[in-house]
Amino acid sequence: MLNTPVTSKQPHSVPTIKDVAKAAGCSTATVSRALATPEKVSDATRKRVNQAIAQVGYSPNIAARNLRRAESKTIVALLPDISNPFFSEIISGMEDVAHQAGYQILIGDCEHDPARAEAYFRLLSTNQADGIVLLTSEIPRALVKQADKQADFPLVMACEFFSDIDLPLIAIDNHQASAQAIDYLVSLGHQRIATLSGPAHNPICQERNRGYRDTLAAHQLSNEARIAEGNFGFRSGYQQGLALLEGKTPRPTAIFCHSDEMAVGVLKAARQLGISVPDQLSVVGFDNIGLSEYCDPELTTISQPRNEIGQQAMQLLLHLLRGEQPIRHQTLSSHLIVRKSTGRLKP
Amino acid sequence: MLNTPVTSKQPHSVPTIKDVAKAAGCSTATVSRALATPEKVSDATRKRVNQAIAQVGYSPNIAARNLRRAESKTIVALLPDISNPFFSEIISGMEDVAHQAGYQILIGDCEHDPARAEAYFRLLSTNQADGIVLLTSEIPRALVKQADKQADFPLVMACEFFSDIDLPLIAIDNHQASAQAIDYLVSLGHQRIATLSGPAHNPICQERNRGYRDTLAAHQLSNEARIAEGNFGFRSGYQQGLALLEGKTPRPTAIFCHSDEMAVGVLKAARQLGISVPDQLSVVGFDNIGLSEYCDPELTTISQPRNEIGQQAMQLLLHLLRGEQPIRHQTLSSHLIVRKSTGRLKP
DNA sequence: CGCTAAAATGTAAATGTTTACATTCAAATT
DNA sequence: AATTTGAATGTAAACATTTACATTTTAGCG
Repeated sequence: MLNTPVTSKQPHSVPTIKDVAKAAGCSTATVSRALATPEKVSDATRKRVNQAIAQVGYSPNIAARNLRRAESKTIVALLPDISNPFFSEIISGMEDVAHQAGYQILIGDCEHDPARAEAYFRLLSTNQADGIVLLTSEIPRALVKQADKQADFPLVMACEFFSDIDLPLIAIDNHQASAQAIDYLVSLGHQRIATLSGPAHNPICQERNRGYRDTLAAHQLSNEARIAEGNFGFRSGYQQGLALLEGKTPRPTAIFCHSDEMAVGVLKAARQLGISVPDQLSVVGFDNIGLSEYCDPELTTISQPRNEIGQQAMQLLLHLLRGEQPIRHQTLSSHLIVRKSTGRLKP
Repeated sequence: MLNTPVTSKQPHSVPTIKDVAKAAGCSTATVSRALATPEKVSDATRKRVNQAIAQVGYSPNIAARNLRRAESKTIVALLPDISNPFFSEIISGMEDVAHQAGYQILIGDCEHDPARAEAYFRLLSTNQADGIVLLTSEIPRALVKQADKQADFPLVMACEFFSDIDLPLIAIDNHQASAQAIDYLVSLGHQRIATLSGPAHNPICQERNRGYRDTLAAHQLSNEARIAEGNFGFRSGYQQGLALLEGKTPRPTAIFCHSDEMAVGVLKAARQLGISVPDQLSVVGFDNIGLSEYCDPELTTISQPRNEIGQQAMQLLLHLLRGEQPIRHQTLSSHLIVRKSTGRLKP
């Protein structure tokens, strides 16, 4: 009779910690310790255990571990729309530190559907997730309110926030970023500066619009304020761009957009109307996505430190999970990147 | 003493199936059955159980369920790079049918790092995932080979594939799609048609390049074949575009790109060199991402039914998981969308 | 060498489900 | 009325870990 390399009785049965224990000549407890807290096990046994693990081809059953430890090592990243490229680098940043700490990221695409968001929140109570990073304010407020009540509900926000609910937050100063863009446009000589905002109910857009208004006021341009509303996407940029540029009211000479996609939409609208950018119209975007260097003209835009936002948000959440009392609010700095879509008017 | 609404002894302890059983006056088995197989339980008890569930605020502990059932209801979607917008709609399609069937999707971003891919494959053996949809061929071949050996390893591919390993696959006919693009360019009168390919070792690119060569040959243009290699991104499109357009060899009059991002990169290169598109150069992209309608000029491109690819891939995987013998290969149809970046030469 | 403390290991309970098997009960059949 | 059947329910084992507690071993020290 030949010796089979694997010594399990049942053919095809997945090796468990018991098999390892048997092979290493110790108890399952020791194997478990050798894995979780190697320093509590003698060098000799640790070595034997590791050999045994390799020999039988063991990998721990995570469901059992999760059950026993009452955790899942999974973090949900809740976003409004997975197709928005703005989020991918944030996710990358989150993954970096999450993996480092032995956590997984589950990407939750809400698709603007409240039921989806609710389903993802429910993962917490069923032990399928340990925490949530919330990257959208477009979810049922009830969910958040409830979470906020529990003292240490593992929830942090990144980029977006709620104006009336104070949650741990990693974000840039949207008011200031907006002000910087407007200041810059004014410095180029622009007076009729319009804003193409994201959804009006979105707090970050409200922030940016306050920054816009405040800065216009500071330059005595308040009565030039004009805000159009889009949804961050190409199409709404194009449509609202057309509306802004072909209306009967005196045409704006600059448009500040709350996303790069909308800015590119505005570029298309301007092209279609024979308005040259930047000679007759300046356009500023927001986010500095990859595209902004490759559109025509290259886009002046506000850059957010996306990777860092993701990293810090995850750090913050991990602190929360460890029961620590971290700094609940971090403001990261954005900066204006000047490219070719802005300039002085050339009549 | 006041009655608390929740009748648990331990404060804050999460209610389990036992609490429900107690409240409903039945055994845990019955509660479990009422949830999993309601038809095996009398109407009266089912009602009592549901009331009890609502009353104690029970939701099942999924880790325990997964342990007992030896499944995770989680599917891994493995992709090369999450920031490529091409994938987001495929993911959406996958999620639609996955959620329908009670499965979750875990997005695995490999970032071209073999270790990452391996980690995601390992989820299968640790019971953290039930199956994999593989959207990249850029992973260690050993992993796939090994999976292929096991008769019913729950793995399907979508879009991408391996030339030498026969796995279940949902994809378009890349050879034909490529041929269609080239035929169209030839019909416009182009003779010097270059291809800006994705990575040369990528089977779908090889397929497309075969389609390119075969079609040139069919038109007696074989000696005009010229293939540059990029990596699907904007930057490589721009760089290779410059190289193709400013070289000493006679300049191509059309460039067929393996991605829209690269095509937009080529547009930038052409702009920079003062080559007008489409009058002096035609450009064709691939994938029809959102951007292609908003760049200048709007991009002629090949559209893949991304949502459907995602749905079908998930369907296929679900069949596999149910132990059925599904059709292992499905070819979906792509089509050419003609916009403004292609035309006859105007000298 | 005997004693104590610390380190290493083992035993067994606990985690929350599901499900095979056993039991009960009511209705249907003789 | 006795028997059979099938449905409804209950009992308890099983899933693969972790860990509190108990026990054994080792080292240290006078």
